[in-house]
Amino acid sequence: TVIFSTLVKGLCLEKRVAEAAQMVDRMPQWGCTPNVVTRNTLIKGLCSIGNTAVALEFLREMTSSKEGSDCKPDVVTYSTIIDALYKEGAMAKASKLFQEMTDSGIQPDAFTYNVLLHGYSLEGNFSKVATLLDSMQHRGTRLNLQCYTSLIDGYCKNQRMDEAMNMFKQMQDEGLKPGVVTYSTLLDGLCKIERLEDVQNLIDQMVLQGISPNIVTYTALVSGFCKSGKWKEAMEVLDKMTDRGISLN
RNA sequence: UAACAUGCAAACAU
Repeated sequence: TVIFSTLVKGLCLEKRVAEAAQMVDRMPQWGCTPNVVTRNTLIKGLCSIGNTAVALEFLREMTSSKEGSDCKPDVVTYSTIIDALYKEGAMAKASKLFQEMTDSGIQPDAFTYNVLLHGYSLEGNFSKVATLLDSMQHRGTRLNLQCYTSLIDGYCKNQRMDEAMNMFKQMQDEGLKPGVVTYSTLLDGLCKIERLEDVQNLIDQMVLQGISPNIVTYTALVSGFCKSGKWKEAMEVLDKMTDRGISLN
């Protein structure tokens, strides 16, 4: 079953999801039974090609599978589909599924919460965000690196930089180290509102922490500098990139 | 006493 799950994932990564589904169907011929991991892998594959509808059907099948079959949906099953719904912009459906999940006694974890936190914060629905944070606290689920980065992204994209900076500070107070994605998110936010002096400070802080900017970070900077008409600075970024051996795209 | 599979975060162009 582990071997088959691995194969299913491989096919899904190549977007050969129909073949992956066939493989799952044929597992019994080899004396193997798909379990929750196998099914979750296939569901992720379906979601990755935008077939959320079928993913949901699979979830329903799993829900009605018999007890102890190792096919009952778990936190991964739900989180995968909730993520897909969020990426489709269907936050209402995502939220409904989250409700269903908790109602059936499955504990959401930081992954699950992160998807909803990101979705609602991008929408600017910060009262929903507060409710979720509250619920996390209640369950004793701590915010992880991704959760903070999502919140920072949400605040930045709603031009609420002070709150974004607060989150950035808070995560460090809790002992979490911002990663390159976190820095890039904040830098992008600062660039877009043209707070270029803060941008420079943050870059300095970033390298001090031993985090290297990547192509995404640099693209955010170039884009920001161009928007502000700072051609010289933009070109300096390009020089820095070539110095560091990052090829331009 | 050992091995193995599933979900979450950032930028940009015509």
